[in-house]
Amino acid sequence: MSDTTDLPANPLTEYPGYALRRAANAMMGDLAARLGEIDMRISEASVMLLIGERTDKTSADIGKTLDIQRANMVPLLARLEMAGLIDRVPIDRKSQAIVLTPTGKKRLITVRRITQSFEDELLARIPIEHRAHFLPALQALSK
Amino acid sequence: MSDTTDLPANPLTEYPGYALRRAANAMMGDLAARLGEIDMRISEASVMLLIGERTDKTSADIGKTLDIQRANMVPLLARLEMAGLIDRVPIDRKSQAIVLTPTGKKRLITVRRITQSFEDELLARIPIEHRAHFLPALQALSK
DNA sequence: TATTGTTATACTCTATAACTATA
DNA sequence: TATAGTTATAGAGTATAACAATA
Repeated sequence: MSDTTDLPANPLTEYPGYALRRAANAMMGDLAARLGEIDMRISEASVMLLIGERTDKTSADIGKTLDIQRANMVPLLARLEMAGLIDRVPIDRKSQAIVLTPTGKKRLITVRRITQSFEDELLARIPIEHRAHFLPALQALSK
Repeated sequence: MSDTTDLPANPLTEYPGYALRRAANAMMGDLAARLGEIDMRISEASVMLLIGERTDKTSADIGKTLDIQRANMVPLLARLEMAGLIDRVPIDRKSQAIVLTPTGKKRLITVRRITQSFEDELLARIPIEHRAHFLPALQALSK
């Protein structure tokens, strides 16, 4: 007997593309649960982390950087604004810079703590001999 | 000048978790487009590939193997049945085995061709020195 | 003319709760 | 009691088309 749960074997896990999809689903489920405890979504956290590092970014800028459509930025930023985490500072009569409020800056500290733990634990799950190869391999697939 | 398009730099791409999400999105977008040409979704293709290798599987079995909820298998199998690709063979009055129809077997050949090209091209994009490490690293994250 | 922000809409994948019938 | 199949529903991410106002 090799297993107690007797889960059916999945031959598709030998395919890198399928394994990529599966690993991403598992990891993003984990991260979503962690961020859910502070009522934050993954996409929202990524926006918080980005505007925490680089200021004077418009909604369109953020979207281009994170690969989020302009149209999808609208409800995302609306929710962050509703939660009092971001504010909009007019640049001209067409554009507005998205900035963190004082509350947003405090929340960002928590977001950084959660995501850093997540990233550390993710890396720790990868066998040491494969670890250094992981990020470069992924980066090669995103462009 | 380092770039012509002048895309804003994304500091988050240094995080393995974020890079995983991004790579999976990019790759699954690509695969979805390829499968879309034969009006097939990624989840449907994964079911086709699985029942092409192992027969006498019920809907619940397939779901357990592929990590798809029982409830979500219903519309998925309904669409494959509607397309004439699968058939249901009663096991008892409660369970049914999901099997490929002759049309389904022909379609599976196309699905295999598409997914194999996709997998080959995915691997080819990863620099040779990282390539062999990719699958083991991903597999370590899925359990 | 191109871009910003927006509205509306739709699709895919995923998730949970609850029901019926059968093992 | 547990499992199979199902219905209904919801959330999250992503995608496109189109519009008004402004650069």
